[in-house]
Order: sequence, then C-alpha cells, then structure tokens
Amino acid sequence: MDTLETRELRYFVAVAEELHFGRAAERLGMAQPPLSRAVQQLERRLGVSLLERDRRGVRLTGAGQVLLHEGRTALDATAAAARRTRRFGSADHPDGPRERLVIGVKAAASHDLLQRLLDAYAAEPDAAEIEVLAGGFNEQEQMLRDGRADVALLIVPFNSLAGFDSEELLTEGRIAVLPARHPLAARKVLSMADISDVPDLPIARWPRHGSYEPGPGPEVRDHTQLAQLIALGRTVAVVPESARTWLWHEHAAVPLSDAPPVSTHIAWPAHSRSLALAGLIRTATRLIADPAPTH
Amino acid sequence: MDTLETRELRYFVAVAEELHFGRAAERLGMAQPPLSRAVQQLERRLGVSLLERDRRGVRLTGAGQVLLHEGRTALDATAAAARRTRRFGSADHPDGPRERLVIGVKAAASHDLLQRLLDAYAAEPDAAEIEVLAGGFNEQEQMLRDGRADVALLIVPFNSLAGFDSEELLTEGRIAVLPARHPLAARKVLSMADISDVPDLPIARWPRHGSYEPGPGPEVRDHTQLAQLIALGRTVAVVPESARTWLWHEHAAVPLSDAPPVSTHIAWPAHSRSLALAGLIRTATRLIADPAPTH
DNA sequence: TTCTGTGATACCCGCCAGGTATCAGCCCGG
DNA sequence: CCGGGCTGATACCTGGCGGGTATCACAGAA
Repeated sequence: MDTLETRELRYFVAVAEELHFGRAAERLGMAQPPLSRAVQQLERRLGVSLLERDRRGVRLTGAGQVLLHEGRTALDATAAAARRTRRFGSADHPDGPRERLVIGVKAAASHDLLQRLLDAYAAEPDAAEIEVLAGGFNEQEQMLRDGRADVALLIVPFNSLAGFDSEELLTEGRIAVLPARHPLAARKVLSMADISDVPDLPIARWPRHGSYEPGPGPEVRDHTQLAQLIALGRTVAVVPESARTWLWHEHAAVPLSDAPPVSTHIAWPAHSRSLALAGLIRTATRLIADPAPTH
Repeated sequence: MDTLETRELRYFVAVAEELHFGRAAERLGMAQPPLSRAVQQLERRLGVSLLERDRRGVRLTGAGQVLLHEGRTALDATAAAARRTRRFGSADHPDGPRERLVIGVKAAASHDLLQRLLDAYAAEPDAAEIEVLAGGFNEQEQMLRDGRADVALLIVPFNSLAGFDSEELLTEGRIAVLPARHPLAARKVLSMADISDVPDLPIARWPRHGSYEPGPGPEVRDHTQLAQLIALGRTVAVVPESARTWLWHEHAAVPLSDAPPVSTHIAWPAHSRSLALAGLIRTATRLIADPAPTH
C-alpha cells in the first residue's frame, strides 16, 4: 500500500482550491504540465477520480471533496510537526529546558481577559515565557491546527473546537456597531432583522478558510479595517460586548435583542503533554472561578 | 519554508521507534546508508538535532520526542486521507451515493451492545451498509486515527478520546477471570491487591502503541489468546462484566470490590460530515435512552 | 590484539520530478 | 463559418536526488 506524499497533497489541494490548473501551478511556483501530470498520477494511484475536467474549468467530485478536507488536515498536521519540532529544538540549548508557549489570539478581542490571564500566569512559579501571536478573523483555529500556536483563545461559534481540548472562559452577549450618524444608531435596541437588510449598510464579509465568499458587503480582515469602514458609514457589524474597548467616537453601539451569545474558550491540541501548557490552563480555569476584577 | 515529506517522516519514525538504523532500514525495506543520510538531511533542514548517536545505539533528543509524537499523528492523518478518499471513491459509482461505514470494535467485547446497535440501525430508513472491523486490544483508537474505521466503540480508560467526538454508551464494573481450579477462584469477592501479586498468576501484558513493555506476564493480543492462557492456569485477567459472554468452563469469574469501572463510548473523527455516520450516532444515543432489553 | 556490531562516508546509477514546446477541444467574436 | 484565445493534456528531454554497494571509523568484548 503506497502512501501519499505531502507534495502530492499540496498539489491537489492547490488545484482543488483554485479549481484551475494554471493558477494553481503559479501559486505553487511551477509550470502547469507537471502539475497536471502529478494530479493524474495521484488519481491513478488512488484508483479514484478526483476532478471533473470540463472545458473551462474544473469541478470536484465527491471523492475530491473528501480528499480536499482530509488532505488539508493532513497538511496541517505535518506543518505542525515541523514547526513544533523546530520550536522545541531551538529552545533546547540551555539545558534547563526553558519552555516557551505561543498563544494565538484575535487582535484586539478579549483584550482584558488576555491581560488578566497573562498577569496571573506570570505570577506563577516556573512560569514559561509566553509569546502572543495576534491574528485576524478566525485565524486562531488554523494557527492551532498547523502548529503556529500551542494554545489559543477561540471564539465560538466562529471557530470550531472539534479536535481540541478546551475550557470555556467567558460568555457574552453581542452588540451592533453602527456609524454614529446613521438613523438606526438612535434606537435603544435592535434585532438582527433590523440590521440584516439595510441597503446602505451591507454586512461586511470576512474570510472563511482563507478566501472570501461573494456578496455585497466590503471585505475585511481585522478589526482595524472593520472599525474604519464603520466610521466611514459603509457597513455595520455585530460583535461581542467586550469589543466596546476598541470603539471610536464615530461609532455607536446598540444592544441586540436576539443575537445568540458568543463564548471565548481556551483551546489546545488534544494529547498535548507540555508542562508549561498545563500550568497555563490551570491558571485560566482558576481565573474564571475567582471573581473578575471590576474595571 | 520547506515542508516535511511523508517519506522523511516515515523514515524518522521508524528509526525513532527502533532506536537502531539497521533494523529500521530493514523494516522500511531499504539499505541502512540512505536511511542514515535521509535522517541527517532531515535534521539539517529542521536545524535541530533529533537523535544522539552513541556507539551502540541511538537515543531521542527532546526535539526528537516531539517529532516522533507529532510525526505519528501527521502520518496517521495522511493515511486517513488516502483511505477515506479511496473508500468514498469506490463506493461512488452508483449515482445514488450508497454510503458505507466501517465500525471498529474490539473482537468479542461489547458484543451484545454492538448487536443491539446494528439491529436498531438496520431498521432505520436509508440505513447505510455497515462493515464491522474487529481488532485486537486497544487497536480501535488507531483504526480511527488512520482512517481504517469511520467510527469505533472505544473502551476508556484503555483508549483515549482526545481529538474525537464521542458519546458514552455504557459503564460497567469489572470482574477477575481466574483459572477455575485456582484457590482464589473460590472467593466470593476479590480486591485488586489480591490478584496483583500472585506469583503463579502473573498479569498478562498487552501491546501499547504496537509493542510490549517488558514484564513477567505472558504477551497477549486478543481475547482468544487470553482465554486460553487463563484456562491453562497461566494468568489472571481483569475484564469488564460484559466479558462473561465469552467465558469458558475452565474459567471462574469473581467480582472485584475496588476496580475502577470502564465505559464504552462510540467515537468518531471530529468534523465528520457524513450523513450515514450522523444516523448511526443518533441510533446509538437513542439506544441508551431506551430501556435495554433484559436477557 | 582481533572480532563484532554500530552508524557514517564515498561513489555510482537509474528514475522521476520538473522544464519547454506543442497539441486538442471548446467558446468566443467577427 | 472561421480563427484567436482560453482551457487542460501530451511528448520529450534533462538534472537532481533517492537508493544501492563497498568501505570506513570507532568502541567494546573476548
């Protein structure tokens, strides 16, 4: 039974994502013919048709969809193996194995929760060094899966906890953030229906799996972009209450009557055996048991 | 950033498991020198020392331990990708995508639970075909991780549920199974201490991660072997109560006063999106809500 | 000492991943 | 109805590297 090479998986995933051999080849930094050939060989070795080559374009078969999904997680796992090994190795030189943790967070979100967590953990004896890796929307899950982070603050339901161990830290309601000058900003409370179909305020779109779905709203990647677009009167956003910390003067926040709550979890790869990580988790769970400091 | 090839991972994992280049090369079906070279290249590319080559043998560095662990899961993930794609593809030919599920179980364990589950599921409309894949001790977890099975009955604490979604189906106590002629077989109840240090009945050992740890007891791989060894008066075993179904005349079962209970879970890979799987899970959870048929 | 067993080195060869040039079908616009 | 411009597939060549054999360097045991 021959095993898949990561090269083959990389190639297939690129083609499956682009649905175009030429663009995929360009993204991979190679010519198109060897890419075509490699994918054909892959199909022959698996004994399965992965792509339907129609004139003008390519579609995924069912098996292709399966391989796209499974292949992504396999590639993530190998990338994680490389990254975690490198990280451990380069921190290895002092024989007191001073561990170093990377925590993935969403820039500007859960800011004071993170602050309290880091403060509390730093006070622990034997606290490891912690590096904060801030990413854009929904990037934390990916950071955890491909090994860029050892642990992350994930916000559900925007991220999936599937495959991770996790602890819930915080649940909060949501508010609508509108341009202060917009008529709706005067309302005391809004419903999702109120803001979902306002012609001059199309809901912003953020990347899912690295690419944007088509739609009317502007494309955003982080809170700064979003904040600016709201301030300019171009869009409206539904965000957790704790986001009030980064509101501008040009923004208005209105409570939402019917938005489902969001919760922040601390999550880490299943079977992790790092002592430093265990300490951080312990600190985090203790944090939610203690009364939160008022501010 | 160059990515690890699965070939390199396979090589390193083999060496790390054997701790011997020659044997690892033999296991891989190749000569020793290219294997040495490949591992050296891997170390250079990662910029990390993975192995300490001492005369007579090889030891893992810290980074090597990390890579062994992470590399195994990465290899499992790629194997799973190949298997699941093949499976889907070969079942794809009839355009009514008749799905097929593989359920991993421990041979002879949880037998009537499995029977009830399969019966109940078969009665469902649109039930998919189910293949039962019986394995040895603790092999079910591995079957799930490398894609041989879509779903499995896992017995905790012998298997880990980490990284899977799961539902608990059954919790039961444990009994000691002894040779009927042994003096201890006459007792009405036993404690773990009673059987843990009987010189003429050393506890049998079963594989962890594919290899046996050293110890006095005989090595067993499945229930048949175990049953025979008990019947021969060579060993004693601690098993779930439901194992009474496979006892022989030469066996005696004695309740244990202080053995921690074991529970059987139905588990499946996180993010699984198979409809047939969802149906099976639904059936299983309904099964534990309904009163179990007396027998 | 010499023998044995370890992993590393030296050197060679054949395969295959990747390149370039080109083809083959289809959908345009004219 | 025809040619240009897309698409992905094919043909063919070349270089690098993965793998083989032979050998070395070294340490421990008899």
